[in-house]
Amino acid sequence: MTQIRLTLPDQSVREVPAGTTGREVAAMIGPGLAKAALAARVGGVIWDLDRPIGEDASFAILTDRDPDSLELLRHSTAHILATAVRELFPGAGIGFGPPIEDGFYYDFDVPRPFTPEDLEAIERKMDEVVGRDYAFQREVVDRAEANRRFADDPLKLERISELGDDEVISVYTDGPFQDLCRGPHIPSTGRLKHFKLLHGAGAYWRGDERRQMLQRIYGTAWFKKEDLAAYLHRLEEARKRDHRRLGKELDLFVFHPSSPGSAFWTDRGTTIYREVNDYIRALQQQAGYQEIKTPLLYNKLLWERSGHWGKYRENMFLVLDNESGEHDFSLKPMNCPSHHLLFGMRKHSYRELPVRYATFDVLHRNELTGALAGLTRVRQFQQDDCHIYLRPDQIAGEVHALTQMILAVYATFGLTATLKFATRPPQRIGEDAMWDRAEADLRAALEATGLPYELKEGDGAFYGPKIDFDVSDSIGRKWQLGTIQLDYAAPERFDLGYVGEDNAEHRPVVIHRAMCGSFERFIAILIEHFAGAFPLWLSPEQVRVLPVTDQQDEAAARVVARLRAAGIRAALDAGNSTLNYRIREGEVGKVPYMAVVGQREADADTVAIRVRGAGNKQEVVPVAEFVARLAAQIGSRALDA
RNA sequence: GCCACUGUAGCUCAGUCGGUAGAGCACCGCAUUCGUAAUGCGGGGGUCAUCGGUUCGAAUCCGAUCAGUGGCUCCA
Repeated sequence: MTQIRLTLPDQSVREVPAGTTGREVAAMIGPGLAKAALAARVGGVIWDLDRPIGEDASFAILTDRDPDSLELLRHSTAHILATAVRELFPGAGIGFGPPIEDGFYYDFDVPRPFTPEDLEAIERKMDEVVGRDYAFQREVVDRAEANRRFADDPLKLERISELGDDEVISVYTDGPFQDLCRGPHIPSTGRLKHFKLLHGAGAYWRGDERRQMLQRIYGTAWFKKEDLAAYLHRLEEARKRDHRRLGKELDLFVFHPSSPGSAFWTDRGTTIYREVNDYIRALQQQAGYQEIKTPLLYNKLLWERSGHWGKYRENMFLVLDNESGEHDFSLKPMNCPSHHLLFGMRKHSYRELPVRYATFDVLHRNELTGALAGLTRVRQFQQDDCHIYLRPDQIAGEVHALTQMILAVYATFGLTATLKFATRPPQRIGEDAMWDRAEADLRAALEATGLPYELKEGDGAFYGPKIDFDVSDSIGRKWQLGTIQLDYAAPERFDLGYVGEDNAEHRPVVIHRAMCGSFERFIAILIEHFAGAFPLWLSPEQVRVLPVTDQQDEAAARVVARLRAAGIRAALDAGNSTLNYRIREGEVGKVPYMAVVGQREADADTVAIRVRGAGNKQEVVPVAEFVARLAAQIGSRALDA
């Protein structure tokens, strides 16, 4: 019998007969490892434990400590889910069931949606399947055999028909259930210990709204009980800091059925909105941007020229023109066309470039009703939108400055960003030479930041390459926020030009740039990121002054007046409730500072400061010092309150 | 838009078998004058999302509409 050589992770080599399985190798190494083994990594690829190994390779055993094992577990859990569903709903068609971040899902073709009671019953049935400890068995079959086995399931047949002739068709069986699957899987269903089904949802077959609606079940699975508990706890935490909930609790914004998808901002919410806006405005003013305002309403002349009328009309709010009786006008869904119009309305010299138009105008997009969600998907919003018109030789310098500015903005909010560089897509306009230069310029600017970035080949816009900024918040969720896009198409479409040194007309390049993107969505992210406990400069109410008894009402009112005179948002809480009660209200309301004024403080012109979240570690300081300290903290937009 | 679920006081939520609506918080009043996370007592507040149907009778059952929530390829 031929021997093969397996190189273990410690670089030692083990000779075994060809055809030995991962399980057998694990047993040779040690009984403990054999017991813990979930799969084998053969030549870098994860294999089922019982799959025979035919040639020399690197070899490692996967246990529950291996990060890749979770994916394995979750995919197998999806199969166990399908096994249970097939027992309870014998005719169910089987869609896709991949592992996803933190869990898995599986899509089923069933005559009616799953109810919460169904999910409970399925979960109990899964417990049974786990108890029976079925082995996951892999078989390789030919196309005819695959078609025969899944003859009763059109979804699987469709998938089989798409497989190339050179692809291996494998089938996995656990007990009564078999599934077309690439694998690999855990050795048996009994290895699953800690899982939970989370919710059902409708999902189109292959994500295509023209195809039938399948019923998806989402779930999660973990190796350790504590991990499952921690995950469920994390879900609960995320729910607690949901901006829709906090927006209501902290009185920041509301929605009304009369204008679905558009927020009503209260005074407190508007304060946050304005602070974010003022901050961006100040940065842009320092960097030489021109803030402009352009109309909200345009007739279709503009939209035909920009191309929106053909491609984007379904997302635009059309407005009836009384004279023509036609819906020839639309609220603008984007700022770019109007900026190009303004730029094009007079001559520009090469000397004045780059021209940087910034705006905070209101935009409207007619999103599908089902897509609306809190502040993250709205129909009316404002952006920190900017279009920069420049000469090609200015691209590198400008992109460098933009990248620095965007990262500085995120740092101010305590957000960290990762960068993605997206290059020319297959469908594009412009010559290769233009793309060569554009990509080189963008990449050079990116390299100059010294930041790591991910290359997304072919993911650019059809009109130019771009840099996208993915931001992580305090609980590790990712949001795509900023973008820098080079655009060579718009200047052509809008026939933009500038007069060069040679006294001839030249085409500028346009850069589209957003940092926060939609303020609505950005503020939603901030609310969840800070869990409503905003840094001082963003807090709607920065200081709440509490007199101990009504004997100190006047002294407290004087403190409020002094704070306000220094531009600090201060409020007096002199209700007839107890001091304890008012302090609790301040803490629950996440006010960064409470300043208590009792007789001692009133006499000494001091306040007793209580910092949000710091308990009763109070500090007594002169009012003047308190004012100066807060003013400095606000002025620097410090992160901690 | 499509599938499912939800809609009861400002907020969070009870409401049994179809028999005429309730709690806590918030709000208002009175008392309390309080030193770092909820003082006590009393009071006002609801077209049970809207419209229609079934019924002697509907928050409850049925239908439609409106709105919200979870989803709608992280590819066997």
